Amino acid sequence: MENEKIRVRYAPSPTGMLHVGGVRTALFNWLFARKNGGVFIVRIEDTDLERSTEESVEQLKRSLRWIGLDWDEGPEVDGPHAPYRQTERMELYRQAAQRLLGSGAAYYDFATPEELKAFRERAQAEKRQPIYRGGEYRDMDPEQARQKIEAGEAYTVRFKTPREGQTVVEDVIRGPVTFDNANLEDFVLMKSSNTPTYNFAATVDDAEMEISHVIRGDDHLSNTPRQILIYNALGHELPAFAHVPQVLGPDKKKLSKRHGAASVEDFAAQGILPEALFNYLALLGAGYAADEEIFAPEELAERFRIDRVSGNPAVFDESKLLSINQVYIRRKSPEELSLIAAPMLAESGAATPEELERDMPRLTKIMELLKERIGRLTEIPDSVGYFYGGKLDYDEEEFEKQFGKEFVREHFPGLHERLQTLPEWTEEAIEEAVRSLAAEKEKGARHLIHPLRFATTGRTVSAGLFETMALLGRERCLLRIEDVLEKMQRLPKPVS
RNA sequence: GGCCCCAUCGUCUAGAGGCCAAGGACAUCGCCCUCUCACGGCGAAAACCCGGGUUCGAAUCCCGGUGGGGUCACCA
Repeated sequence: MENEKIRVRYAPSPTGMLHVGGVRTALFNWLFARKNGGVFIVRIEDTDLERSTEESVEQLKRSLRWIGLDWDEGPEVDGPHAPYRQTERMELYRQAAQRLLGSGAAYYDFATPEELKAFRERAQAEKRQPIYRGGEYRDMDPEQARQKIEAGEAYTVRFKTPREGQTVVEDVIRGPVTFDNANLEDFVLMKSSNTPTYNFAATVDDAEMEISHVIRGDDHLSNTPRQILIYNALGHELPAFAHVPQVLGPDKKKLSKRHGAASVEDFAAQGILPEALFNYLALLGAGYAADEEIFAPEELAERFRIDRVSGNPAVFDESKLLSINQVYIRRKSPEELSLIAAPMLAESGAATPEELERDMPRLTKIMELLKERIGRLTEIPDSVGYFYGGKLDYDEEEFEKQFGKEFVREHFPGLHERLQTLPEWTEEAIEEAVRSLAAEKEKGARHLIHPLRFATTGRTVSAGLFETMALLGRERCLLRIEDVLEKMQRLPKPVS
């Protein structure tokens, strides 16, 4: 196998959004391919006509690209094994089924759904496992079968599973996993609609596309013996298998919408950076050394070892994702962040597009000031918005708390005066004005700083007040202070 | 229920028979820095599921139990 080309694939069914569990297995495939100079393939498994949608196909591609997974073969990029969509490869499955029928590895089964149902119910009633073996059809004379087909009877094609022996899955992550063939029934290869089942289509494709390593969710582990049986019957060499564990929610159940965000698009909408999701998911259960955690995709690929992937299911920890997200936000340059922030501010109505465009350097400075305080992109409009616009809306209760104090009411006008007459509007000058007034009145500067912050930003938390005010600009600060001065008149009697 | 997988702090994990009186990260809780909030620094609390073996010696190997998960379709 060392000399063979590494070829891996991510094969989603387009029946909904791309879940984090799915991206993680896609990620592992990608990492493995990149690490070994192999080929990463995306194949759309849309044989379930009922549930597959075009919309999902688009979403899938979008999500994969958003997080930074590019594929070497697959939809849109094509490749030597095109098409990469199962509904367009039907002929291949039919031919494979014919081969299996011809070699006696498979047979026509004419049992009706009702008969099968009855069979299972009977088994259950007798507390036996319902393992269907095709009854009279398993060894029916081919000529007789042909006649039934010509007579228009519906049929499926089933695999003739050996009744004895064992099938061993040599799993890269778990080691050998053995299954007794006696527990496997004669599974369906081709449905009565003349379309393949998942196990059959996936196996035929993996064989035809010369997949060297099947890396997928461990919910497929129990399917693997069936696929191995098919591989053997087809006379094809086996790929290596690696079944990666599921991603669980905090309640240890499979992660789903119930847990809040579960799809890639959810995380994007919640202000998570793609590189952060990538990094977090790649770390989850991948068995990397624990000393460092922030890695670029290339670094992750370089260190990735499929045989190091942990076999136990991982609980998705949103707070860790958030902390990684914060790291990536901090790593962005103020320029990059301002480019992200501008459209968000425009959309939230905090600032007009013209206003933003006129002074991007200022936005850049603002982002530089605030980037350490932003955990997710979606916080931007709220924490940046007050740098734009004029007067503010104040929370009434907080307003009373800030400006009800006698000291503040007494000296705010004086503070306004000093700020208004400052020769230059710089961080240092503002700080000097505030601190000297407080010192003269023999009070701690914080007695002025907090109300000033509230007056100029409308909030009780912000970046450093003086740099914030400098960026806010003199005109806007004075306007807001004057507004507060006026509103203060309406406050009840001062308390000391 | 049958079959299969898994089992170290709350979470993700390091650990591949002695280096472990179990290390790191996130979260939590203190303290420091400080105009608030973050950032940063320092520190604390916190785990080898249980029971048997094997061995001079087990978190590491074996068996059993328990717990969690997956899967049992003409879905994928």
